[in-house]
Amino acid sequence: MPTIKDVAEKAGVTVTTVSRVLNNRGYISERTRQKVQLAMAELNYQPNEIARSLTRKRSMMLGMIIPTIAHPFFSEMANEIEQYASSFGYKLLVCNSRMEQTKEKEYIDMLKSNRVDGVIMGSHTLEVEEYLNLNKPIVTFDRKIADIPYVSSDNYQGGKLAAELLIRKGCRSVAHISGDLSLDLLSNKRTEAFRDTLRAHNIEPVIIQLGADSFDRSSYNAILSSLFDNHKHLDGIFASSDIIAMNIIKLATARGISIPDDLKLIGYDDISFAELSNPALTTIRQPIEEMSRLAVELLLKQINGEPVDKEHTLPVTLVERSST
Amino acid sequence: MPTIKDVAEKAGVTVTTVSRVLNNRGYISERTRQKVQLAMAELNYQPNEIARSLTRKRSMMLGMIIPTIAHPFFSEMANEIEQYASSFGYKLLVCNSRMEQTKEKEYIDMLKSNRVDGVIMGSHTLEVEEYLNLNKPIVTFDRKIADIPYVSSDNYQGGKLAAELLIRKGCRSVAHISGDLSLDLLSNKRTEAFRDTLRAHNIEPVIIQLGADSFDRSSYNAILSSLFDNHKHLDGIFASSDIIAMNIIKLATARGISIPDDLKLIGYDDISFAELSNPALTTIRQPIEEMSRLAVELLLKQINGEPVDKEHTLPVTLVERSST
DNA sequence: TTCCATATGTCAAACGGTTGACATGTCAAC
DNA sequence: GTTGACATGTCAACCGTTTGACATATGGAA
Repeated sequence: MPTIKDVAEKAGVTVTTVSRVLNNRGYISERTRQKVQLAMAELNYQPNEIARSLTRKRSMMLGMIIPTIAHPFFSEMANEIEQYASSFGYKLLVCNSRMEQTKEKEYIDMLKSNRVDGVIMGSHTLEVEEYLNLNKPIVTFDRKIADIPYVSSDNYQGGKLAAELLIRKGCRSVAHISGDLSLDLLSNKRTEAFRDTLRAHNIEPVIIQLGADSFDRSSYNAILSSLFDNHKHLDGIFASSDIIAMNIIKLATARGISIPDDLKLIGYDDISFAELSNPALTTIRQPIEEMSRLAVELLLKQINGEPVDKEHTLPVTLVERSST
Repeated sequence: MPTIKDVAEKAGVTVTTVSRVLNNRGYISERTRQKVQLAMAELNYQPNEIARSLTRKRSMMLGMIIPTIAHPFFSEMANEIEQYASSFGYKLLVCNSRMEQTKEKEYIDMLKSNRVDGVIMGSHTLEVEEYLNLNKPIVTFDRKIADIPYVSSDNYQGGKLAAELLIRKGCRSVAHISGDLSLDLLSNKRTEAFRDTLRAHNIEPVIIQLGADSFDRSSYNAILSSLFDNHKHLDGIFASSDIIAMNIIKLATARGISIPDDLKLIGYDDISFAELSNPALTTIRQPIEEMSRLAVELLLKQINGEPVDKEHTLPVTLVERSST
């Protein structure tokens, strides 16, 4: 691969001059600039970003640690984040933690070693200090960790909207499938709000927790089956993700339970599949695009030494389709 | 951040010695090794991978260019690839080309500048030379480009299986929704096989092409609607992806067409949503995990200078569910 | 004529590691 | 007492680029 030296020789100038045109600094005449650019083109020169990163102490890379990119919520998010970050010249390193502590720790160290300029955390299985001594700009999704800025949807409002809709639809026997409540996630507020709101109407919801593997779809069936077995006359379910809701549709259908006639169902996220499901899924929409962009912006601001607010709760909206 | 020098000082040895324990080369006594490791732990030292990359001329990074990670096929693939690559110490840089030529070109240049050790191409909008003068190990999905090794599913077999199933089910008026056939993709063979097989049974399928934006789901509706408008008594459809098939389910349901009673429907890919759709989707399964691993293996072999076969066509399987 | 903005060059350190060449020292085995 | 494996050190070049300090030259404006 040609180096800046090769370009300099070819153009008959010094590396300093080439570096000047490369970085647009100092004085450069139009004639020289063109000579240099010609040489670069002829050699098919690509500046070595690794060397640049080393001197500049900026890698122009962001890391993103999530449970798994195979989950549509995260893949849609990653898509937005990559797209937006790349418009500022940043690249994205994707890491699937599988919600395993060791993996998450390894990835954090790896990102540190690779001197990424900032990290987006969508997986949180570790202790606070692990994140803090990353000692780099971080943005968190759905978890409040010390002073780290976070982005989340208005989970409480989401749970409330779901409960209100089910009440309005006349449901009396209601269940909620939550994620792992032992993880200190802001999404637990969905559960909290859902319960609060129902209780205010004298309804006590059944709460089912999906375990630590709540992003592993294979474990859903058994849990959901026993829910149906143990609670024969459920007439409303609020699932804490659209994927879970779609699993419920499948199981309910298999059992001859008609949605929405016998059972009203509400999801959460509004991934693009929600409207493709059959019946189309009523859900609480998280503004994925805004959340993603905001996360990138918060990261870039921190990188540039600008101050940022810590708490960012974006509004959710109820999207009524055919499952309620 | 502490450097190798700091570690050396703290441990009372030279950087050479630290480097030796870091890289496990030369003679090192257990005592010294522990002293050094202690110093590293105390300083919370993380070797600067950027500097390492520079000297070693190996970045331990792979690039992956795909239309969009928001598409489940690619996100499931990326998940496997990242997971598998990371087990060999490689990191993954994800790039969404949106099937735009300029973006794809930019990403290729970017990956080159960042000296990734290899590239996985799942997006192909450019001319052959652009890929060739990347001058790095590449593996391609579903496209044969000069001598670049590729991985694909047995597209021809897939199209054949789909056609045979529809015939077996007694379909006579059949349509196929294909991707953009003008792109030189191996997946076009699905269409070819489907047509060949049907013709052998004296059925001429309607072929509908989704445009260049075939990964953009928003454009599906209009095209599919007009298909239904123009061909009232279709009794079988083979869609070239599960997502398209799910859109068809939605439209058909809205029009009161019952699947599978009035219309048999087959998808392609077997993304994890296929079984969640309602009715559960009959589809041609691509072995995503094997394909992903194979792609990584082919890349690593090339990186290590080992020879690799060029053509890798993995078997597909017909997964019959409830849509046929 | 003087001055200064413009244009380019020379030189070398720095970024944080890796690596090879070579020196030196210890200790056990033969 | 010699040999050789083991252990560590010293020194310096190198990876490709950036950057600052400084020198020099040109040409137009004051």
